[in-house]
Amino acid sequence: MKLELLDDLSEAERRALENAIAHVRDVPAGEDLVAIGSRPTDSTLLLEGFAGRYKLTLAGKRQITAVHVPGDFVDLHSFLLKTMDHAVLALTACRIAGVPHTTLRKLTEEYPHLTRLLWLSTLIDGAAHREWLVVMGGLSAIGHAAHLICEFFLRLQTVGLTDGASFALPLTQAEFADCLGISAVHANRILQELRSSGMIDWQDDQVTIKDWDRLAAVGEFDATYLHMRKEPR
Amino acid sequence: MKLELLDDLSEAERRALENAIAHVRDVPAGEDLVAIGSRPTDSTLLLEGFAGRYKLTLAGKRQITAVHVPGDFVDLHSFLLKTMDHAVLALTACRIAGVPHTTLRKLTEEYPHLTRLLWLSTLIDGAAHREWLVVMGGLSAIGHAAHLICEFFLRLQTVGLTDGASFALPLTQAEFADCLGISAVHANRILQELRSSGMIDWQDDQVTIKDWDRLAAVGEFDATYLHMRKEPR
DNA sequence: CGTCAGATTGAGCAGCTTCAACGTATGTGG
DNA sequence: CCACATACGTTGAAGCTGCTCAATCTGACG
Repeated sequence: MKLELLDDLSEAERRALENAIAHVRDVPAGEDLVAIGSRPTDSTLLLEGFAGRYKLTLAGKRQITAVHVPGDFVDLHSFLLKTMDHAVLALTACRIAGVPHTTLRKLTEEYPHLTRLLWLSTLIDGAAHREWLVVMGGLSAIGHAAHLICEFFLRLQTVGLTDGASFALPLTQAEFADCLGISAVHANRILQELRSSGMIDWQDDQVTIKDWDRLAAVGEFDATYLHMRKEPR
Repeated sequence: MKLELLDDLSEAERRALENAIAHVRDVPAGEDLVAIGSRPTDSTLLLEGFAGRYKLTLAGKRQITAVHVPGDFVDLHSFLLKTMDHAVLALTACRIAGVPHTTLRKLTEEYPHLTRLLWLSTLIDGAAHREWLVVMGGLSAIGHAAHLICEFFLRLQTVGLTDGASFALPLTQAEFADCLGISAVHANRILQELRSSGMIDWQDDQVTIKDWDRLAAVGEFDATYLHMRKEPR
């Protein structure tokens, strides 16, 4: 479990978490895992595949506010927020596990330390949202793109989905653009710039970071906000 | 306490919360309540005044990621995140209360329901961050500005700081611009447009919403993300 | 009366958008 | 196996949004 990257779990806590998983389901790419406005009775753990949270504007523009990788609890917040204020989309085919809110509630009654770690995982999501805001508001599109690629790399690395400086990133340029809040056309030009300047390679689904230092500098990337550190919580 | 707007508290819970407050302090406008990179031992409850979370880019641009009003727990997340990934600024003179993390920890051990409500309050912060992302990426500057004014109105209304359709908003145009991620010059022109089209009035610190429907339409405002509803959690 | 913070205005420029077309790979039905 | 459809990436051109720089205005305050 990913929570163990943040703090040690006791045997009992680990068992309780494993037992919390009620049912596993496969969802094809392009389908919503969770609909906006719904009131889920379960929270969704992403076992395999990539998912994105998004919301549409009236003009039909889709803003992706977070991308989730295997191991992420994509809508743990619905346990307490009750109503979904955004949707969650399967960016690729996904295998997901449902965790009933009634079970989560029992966990919070019996396992305070585990509760703090679950809480923490939602706080890390929030920290990423803040970082996206800073980068979206303060950097140019190319800086923003560089930042996002750095983030993807580190997050995939912690779950063992990188191979050296390479990783599979199954996002179309249009989806990538929707993360940045720019048009697909502009995203395309930005990516060409990052490639031609030798910072990255991106062919099909394979991204390779050829010059981390320069990429991180362009994206003003500082990993503090990912809070990837094990300490007592 | 503001948490009671989300769910009922028991007598014991209310008392426990009141006892959690260790020390009250006044901070002048313009000073940081919490520094970026610091590792606070206390979390900060805002009793009076306005505060903003922000982060600077290397180019010196300041992006404000959240504005807090009286009653908000401005850095409750530092209880579990440990390291501040952004700073918190006193936008006006503020009266703040410190709540030691050791006390919060005890609360999580003894009061599961109260813990869920504290957790929820950080989730609502996160929901606002996501909404800001959607609006920043998907709307024009004028829509974004309209949205933010709608948000301020509702949040101030719930803490009784509105007077009819008017409220005090002690932000300079430069600070407002830093919330939107645009230049102060452009923010000025946007606000002139909102005024001249009869949607709002903004003189000195006093904002009056003259046409809520039109303002909400321009800002595509839907209050769901504020989760201002009392229900069992 | 001078100073200072904040608001306002103008002009020229850069970044990003839209529209529209075209290339290329993959898949599908006849 | 070919014809066609579809999804994704790429390119060009024209236009708008928001930026920067720089000046001016206003009111508050010492």
